[in-house]
Amino acid sequence: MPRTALTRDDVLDAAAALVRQLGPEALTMRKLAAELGTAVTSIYWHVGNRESLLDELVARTVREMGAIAPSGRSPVDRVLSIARAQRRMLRDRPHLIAMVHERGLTELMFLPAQQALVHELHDAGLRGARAAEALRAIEFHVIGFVLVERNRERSPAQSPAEQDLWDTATAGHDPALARALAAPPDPERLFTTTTRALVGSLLCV
Amino acid sequence: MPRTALTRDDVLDAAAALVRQLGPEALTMRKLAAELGTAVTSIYWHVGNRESLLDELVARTVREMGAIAPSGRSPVDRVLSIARAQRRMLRDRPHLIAMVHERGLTELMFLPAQQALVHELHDAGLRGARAAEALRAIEFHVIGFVLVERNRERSPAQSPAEQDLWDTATAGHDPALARALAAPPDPERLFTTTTRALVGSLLCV
DNA sequence: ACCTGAACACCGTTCAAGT
DNA sequence: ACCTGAACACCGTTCAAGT
Repeated sequence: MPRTALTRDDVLDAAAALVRQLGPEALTMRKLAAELGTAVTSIYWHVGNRESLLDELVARTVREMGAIAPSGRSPVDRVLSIARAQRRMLRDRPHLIAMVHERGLTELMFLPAQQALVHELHDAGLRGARAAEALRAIEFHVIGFVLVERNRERSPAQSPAEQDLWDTATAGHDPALARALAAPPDPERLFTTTTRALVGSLLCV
Repeated sequence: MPRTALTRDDVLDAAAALVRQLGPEALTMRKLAAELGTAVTSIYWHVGNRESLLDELVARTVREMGAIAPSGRSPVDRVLSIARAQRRMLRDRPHLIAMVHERGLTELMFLPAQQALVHELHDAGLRGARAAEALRAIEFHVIGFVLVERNRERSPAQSPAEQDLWDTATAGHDPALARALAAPPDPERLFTTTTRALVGSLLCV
């Protein structure tokens, strides 16, 4: 018997810590029970089963995801600030965000940020279908960028590193290109550049 | 004993079929053995273990991914055609591509397409670091888009559907926006729009 | 060289039994 | 209301033994 009665929140907190650090595949009911000092089956009484435990962690993540305050002078700058804030939030909770995504709750999670975006799009003079398309373009871009970024970070050492792939021969007599591709991309800079390019194009045409 | 001797390729073919349809988590050594009519342990003799089996499937995918022929008149159109071809390839092999990605072989897999892209960027007058940045921007965009797209397709029915989230109230007195967001996005159109916006912005500035 | 069954250490889950 | 151990049906993998 544990020192104090085991609560549902005890289980959720321990599970969240595990998932946040090591990902959902590291969460086994037996490990969790060992960490909590209870029998495996006690956990089932509190949270049903493994799947609904993960569901609850996802619900928490959606709830925690707060509103976003845009900053900057022009609509483009403010959209950019929202995109940057979204990127940071996504990067901070990679495993949990992936689980939110798998469960189809991404839209709900992003609703506050999207409403802020709509405000900026309206300010920039975009309305109706045009605003809707711009909104989705930005959303796809931000989420997609972070997904690619994370995939790159998680990857084991690239078997043929980009340096080796892009020697001067394959780069088509452009040694400066080969040099630029030899260094790993700076995601911060790349995100700003591409987001600005996309948003600028969407808002000004 | 099986009717004909079991070969390494038999194992790989059966495994590839399983993974292509149902994903890697559906590939259990016991199911595979049952399908091949052999003992589980025979598979180990041919392919080592489950992980190296999956590695070999990934290597096959990278090998199969052929070169890409750009089409179109302007550099922007040709870049767009490459992006579209990449998107189709990525969508056709979702599970295997994800595995390529996890193993850090995405760069290698995309090298032919990237070389085609560099050719177009050069034609458009971009060289050196500018060309490198444009190349990476396009790559992040295409891969990111498909990742988001697949995530949306795989998702179970969105718990609060976008229709419910975006009623006229939250849409900021823009009923046309609310209507546009009520329909699911048309990925084909969105991909073309956003890619053209990004590429146009990268090539013309 | 190739195949086999038995065994091991893991899973998630159910259930009857306890307090 | 809460907790328990035993049991079940799954995993991937190893290994000594067969041909």
